[in-house]
Amino acid sequence: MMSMTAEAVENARVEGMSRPPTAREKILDAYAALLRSDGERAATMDATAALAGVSKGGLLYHFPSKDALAEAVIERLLDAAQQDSERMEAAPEGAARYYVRTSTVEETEFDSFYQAVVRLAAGAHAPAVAALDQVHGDWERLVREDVADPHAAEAIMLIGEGLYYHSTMPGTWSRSLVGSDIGALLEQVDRLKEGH
Amino acid sequence: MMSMTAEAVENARVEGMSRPPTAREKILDAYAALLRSDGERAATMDATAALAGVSKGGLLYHFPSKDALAEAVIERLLDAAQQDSERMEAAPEGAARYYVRTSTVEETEFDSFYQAVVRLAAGAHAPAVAALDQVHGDWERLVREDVADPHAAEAIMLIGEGLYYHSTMPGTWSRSLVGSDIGALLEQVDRLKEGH
DNA sequence: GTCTATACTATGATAGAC
DNA sequence: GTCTATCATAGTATAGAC
Repeated sequence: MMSMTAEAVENARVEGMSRPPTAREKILDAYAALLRSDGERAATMDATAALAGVSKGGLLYHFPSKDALAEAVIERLLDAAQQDSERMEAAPEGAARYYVRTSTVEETEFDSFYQAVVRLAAGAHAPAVAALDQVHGDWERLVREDVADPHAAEAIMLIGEGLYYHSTMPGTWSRSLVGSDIGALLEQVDRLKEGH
Repeated sequence: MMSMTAEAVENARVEGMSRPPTAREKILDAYAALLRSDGERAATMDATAALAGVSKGGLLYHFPSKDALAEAVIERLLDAAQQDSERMEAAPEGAARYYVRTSTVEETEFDSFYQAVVRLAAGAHAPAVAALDQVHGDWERLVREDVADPHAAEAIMLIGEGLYYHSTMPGTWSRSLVGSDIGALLEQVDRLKEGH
């Protein structure tokens, strides 16, 4: 049986067809998971290889340097972000509500890689910072289109950022807020948006 | 001339008397500055000693391990946070406004050490996580006392978190929001607080 | 495509001179 | 109280076997 070309694999991924994860994907997921749970310091190539279940050499075949790992994580985020922006723009509830509602942690691929890139950006990794700038710029643009008052739009943006900040932070404090009633929070968003 | 006891030095600091910074303080400030600007990975003992202008051995006299450095940063944060909570509770404008207004980056010692501890917490440093939990718990308590509607209080808390998230993140995106009109944002806070 | 073995460098920490 | 060695370990990366 012929193996799939890299392009065919990528298409399969985009189209959501399930298949056994490749070693490359296992490595990338492991690296992102370590960044999220333990930070940049703990996300070493050694730990990544161990978590992915491959040897260091195996990892280095797919990602010849640590920076290559970071670039791949960023690329995955930007792919997922584009799809998210499209959903946000088309959301019947409006971009503002969509944005805040989806800013609580869900165990989506998007959240997983967003949080990983936030950790990279916290280490002043320039491409990670640039990627976050781009993602946030898209969000801000869509929320501003949805909310007439720019100051209300800013407040709503900040509520979403606050939720994400919680989601990327360990500790019990973050749980209490994130676990709280999202419906009630969306009502606050409506209040700001309606600007009465 | 007799040198001051450690206690006398601490009293002088609390009372705000100016004096030449001790080597210990220079080291602590340097470590916090590195955490803020470049993250946990870059905040090595080597880099800290170089930035503080002392040798590695000199640093290790004051802080015998890296964890001792982290503990000292956390202690400084908790000291500053207690003073901040007292000001917040006594603020004529109310805790909610005070909280949001002071969540934008000012170059205060409090902000400096808050951001440093956020970076430590992002690396899953347990005492750092616990310290942030405590600080945020105080803030939340005071804002809830100030804002009748608990859901409005939550939205206001999140706005403040969002501002801090911006402040601790490098990149141009963060500048545009943080630099925006704080007065207009406080009006949004009033709208939420009044709950009409 | 994945592995082992190995080299090089950075990091955290110790010992002891001044 | 601050310095200069010095060391053990961990992290990044290379070379080459399978």
